[in-house]
Amino acid sequence: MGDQNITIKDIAQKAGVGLGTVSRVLNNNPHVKDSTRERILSIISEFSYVPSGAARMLVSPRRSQKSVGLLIPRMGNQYFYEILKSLNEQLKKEYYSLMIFNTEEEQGESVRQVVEQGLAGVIVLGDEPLGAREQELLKMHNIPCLYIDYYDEDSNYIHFDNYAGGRTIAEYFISLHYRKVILLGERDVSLQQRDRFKGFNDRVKEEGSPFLISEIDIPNGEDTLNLSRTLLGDRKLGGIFYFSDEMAFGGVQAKKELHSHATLVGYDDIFPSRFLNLTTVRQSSETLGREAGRSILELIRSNNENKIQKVLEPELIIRESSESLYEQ
Amino acid sequence: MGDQNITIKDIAQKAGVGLGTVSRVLNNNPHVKDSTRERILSIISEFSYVPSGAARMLVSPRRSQKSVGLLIPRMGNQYFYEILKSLNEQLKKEYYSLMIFNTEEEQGESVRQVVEQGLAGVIVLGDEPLGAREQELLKMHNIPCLYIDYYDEDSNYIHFDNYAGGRTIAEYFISLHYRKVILLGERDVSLQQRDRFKGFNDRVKEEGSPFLISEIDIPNGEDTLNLSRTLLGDRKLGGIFYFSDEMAFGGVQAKKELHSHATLVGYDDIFPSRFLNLTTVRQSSETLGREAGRSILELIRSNNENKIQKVLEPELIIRESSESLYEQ
DNA sequence: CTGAAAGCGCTTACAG
DNA sequence: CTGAAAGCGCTTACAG
Repeated sequence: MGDQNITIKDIAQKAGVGLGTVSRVLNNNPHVKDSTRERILSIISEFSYVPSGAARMLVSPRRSQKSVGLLIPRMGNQYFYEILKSLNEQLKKEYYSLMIFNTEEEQGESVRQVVEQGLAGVIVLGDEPLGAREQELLKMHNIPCLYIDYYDEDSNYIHFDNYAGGRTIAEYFISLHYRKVILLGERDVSLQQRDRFKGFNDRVKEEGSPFLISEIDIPNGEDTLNLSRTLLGDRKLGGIFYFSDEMAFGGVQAKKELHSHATLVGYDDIFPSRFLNLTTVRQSSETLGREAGRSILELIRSNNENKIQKVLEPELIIRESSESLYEQ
Repeated sequence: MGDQNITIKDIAQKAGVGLGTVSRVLNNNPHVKDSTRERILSIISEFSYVPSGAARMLVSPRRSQKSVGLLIPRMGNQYFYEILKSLNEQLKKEYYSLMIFNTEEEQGESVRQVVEQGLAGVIVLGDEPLGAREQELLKMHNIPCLYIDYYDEDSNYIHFDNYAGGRTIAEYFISLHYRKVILLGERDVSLQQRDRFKGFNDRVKEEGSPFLISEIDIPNGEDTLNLSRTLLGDRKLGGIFYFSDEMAFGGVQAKKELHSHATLVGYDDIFPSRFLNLTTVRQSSETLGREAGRSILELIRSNNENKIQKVLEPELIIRESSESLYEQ
């Protein structure tokens, strides 16, 4: 049902004018007599005419799609979806929308689509850069690319300072006079993990006094509950620094069960964490999303001539995770 | 930098063939000599040529954009963003991507864009239908529309059965022999709230025996912590049924503070809730996203001739929120 | 203020 | 297997 095919020609005919005039009305060109404009407008509205985006794009590509591609790597990572919201709100202010691509292994196809559809820019989540071919493609078409989490000298990126975050946690443990701490990470070490743990270790080394650190890496996605139970059995353990809040959640439960006094610290401050009173490092997804939105818009506006490299400062959130909430 | 303007013509020229032949290669048309195909392919690759999506669309609209619009209402609602993930994964299986529009007040503009860009379908989140004009527009262009949360006889929709969920909670309270219960909802009553509370009330009425129910509606977005403190001061109170988990979180904290024994029940089972041991009704966002993805793809495949109306069954998750976790 | 014409980059019959 | 031509629905100078 419905003519899929009302075109500008039909509108022109019904209004008894030329194509150009209708087009002018469509584009708010002032050089149209008011009475003509109104007549055309009413016909457009009567027939619910919507001009073909494809044709418009084809003819004046400068007006590239007002939308930005977002490449989200494989499944997982709650954090990415938290970013989405503020990112989207930011883009909306300039009437851009977001086009989401799940990239499992092959970013190639997604980047191709970004190019083919003439998107205005692309944001890449995760700690891996695009492949050489993909970068080449974007460059040739002058489509700006912004990394979130990955970084290198030549790219546009924005991310939180993981190294500083790690240092802050070390600082905290030192202030508590702990001497025995475990770093619990993922087996498949990411850029983030490397930086966080490096920051931690560097700070501890500076301290000079003896400090026993063990690092344990478990398979990605594995539940930390059981391991945490075992670790917390050691009453001499000062605390555990989990690579992420998600990993820490199992620890929170184990601690509760065992009435342990160890200090658990996560990383990310995702939504649930405040309710679990988890001490953690906040990387406000709200800030990140907002800044990412602004950055990509700036890149687009500057026609990809600026370079954007922002490092945001994370913030240690000390909660009562080490306190007496569950015992007494 | 980079020629934005390598076209099929350039490729044809460099390969010494006609446009048609390049086009055939692009479209995997078998009627091309292998040697020719390979030559063209290598030139395409050498120049990183990507055909213009706009031109292709214009010329054969059947191949509508392989993407689906998602209209997300105003800010808020964590739940929507949880749906996103599984929805996206589902669409990806058929090489569709998702285009996200934040609609504050005006869905009009978003729908226009959906039409203008020739998206294959649209999913509308939230409990309000599109306006008449928007529905008309979609119908004229034969673009299928699927509601999540809203429903009416004539539309395609998918949602969880809120009425049944409300009943289940009533059932649970009855089994606990409670006689005094508060329903805590939002002032700006949604379809969901109406159905949940109606299910609850209906079930209680059937019970016959005296049951004291008060319903309190607070301004949307208001923190429930203080109110919960007050309510839980009443030691005769059996429990509180919060319209949503998010609302219940304040209650969980108040209960903890006051060492209350009241039973708190939320609704949604969003990610944090399991960690708070909140009893709640699960509406698996994973299931909903997946089913929504399947449904919209089916609508697209059937050329919008099927009608899809799915009601999913929620599930009561009894956790220890009423138990002795925090006391002893 | 307005119309007719050229052209955007592709695909699709139509001939060969 | 391949080329030349028409046409998709618009915008943009160019004349009037």
